[in-house]
Amino acid sequence: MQQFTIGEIARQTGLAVSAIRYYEERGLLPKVVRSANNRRSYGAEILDAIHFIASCRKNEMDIETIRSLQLQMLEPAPFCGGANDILGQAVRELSAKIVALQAARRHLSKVASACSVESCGVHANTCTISDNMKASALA
Amino acid sequence: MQQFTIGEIARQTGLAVSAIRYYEERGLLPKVVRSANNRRSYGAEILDAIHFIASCRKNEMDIETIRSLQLQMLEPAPFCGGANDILGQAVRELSAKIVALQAARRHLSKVASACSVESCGVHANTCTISDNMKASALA
DNA sequence: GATACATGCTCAAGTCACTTGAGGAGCAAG
DNA sequence: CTTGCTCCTCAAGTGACTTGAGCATGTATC
Repeated sequence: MQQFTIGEIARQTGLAVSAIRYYEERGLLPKVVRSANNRRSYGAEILDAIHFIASCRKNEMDIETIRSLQLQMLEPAPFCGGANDILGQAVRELSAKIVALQAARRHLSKVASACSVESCGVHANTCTISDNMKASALA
Repeated sequence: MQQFTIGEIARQTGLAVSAIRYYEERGLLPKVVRSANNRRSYGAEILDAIHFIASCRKNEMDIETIRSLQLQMLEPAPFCGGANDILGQAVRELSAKIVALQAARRHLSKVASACSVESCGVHANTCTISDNMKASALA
């Protein structure tokens, strides 16, 4: 079974090395075996755990919540309801976030797309920022 | 023209009062007129400015970037290219973020949805977290 | 074998976008 | 008059990381 360095895991997951160490410190990742030279040595299973954490973090779930979710996920099979409730909630929150991002995208692209020399969305929008603002922006 | 208190603006935009004050302090919002008792008094135009900031922040655009974007938006009509470039970039980033959130949602709902007493997605997933993890999680 | 350089380690301190808290004031209702 | 609500300022705290200092190790180069 192949082992990986923290740098390799970072590359494979897109996380920073420091973030992986941070998750370990906060108890989201196991205190993994060290190789002779004191370096962390990971098996491929860690990737799933990291992807799980990353998915939770994308939902702005905080570290403590993720930790307690992991704990609940350790419960034997009939008692996984708690974990599933949290996950179901997270999925709903993600849906809401997607809708919010879509609205933000619509809003920004509306501001941007209307730009032409005569009638510019950017400038139309700027007008909604008071002269007061203009003064302070240029200060 | 109706004026609003900071609390009313907060309610209408969904931001915290402290966040609005913070944006003002950082120069994203104008230093607005104060009423007799030193309270901020906003006109309705501030709502657009705040929604614009909120849309940018949803894209994790940092405060300084938003400020320089606002500055560029003050340029007269033929020079709005810079602002539109930044906004176009932001719109593309938002699209990427939406895709990432959709992936996270798929991932979490896969973990959650497979739960039944015999074959539980939660528990299947847990297995990918090493025993080492289990020990540390329970510590 | 000496040197450079990438990677890793720990631990402390810094960062960003806010939030929270202390201490205080104005104003309406009870 | 006091209770309660909203507001004010300024300083300090927070969460999730990142960055930096100082040091060790491994590989490639001279």
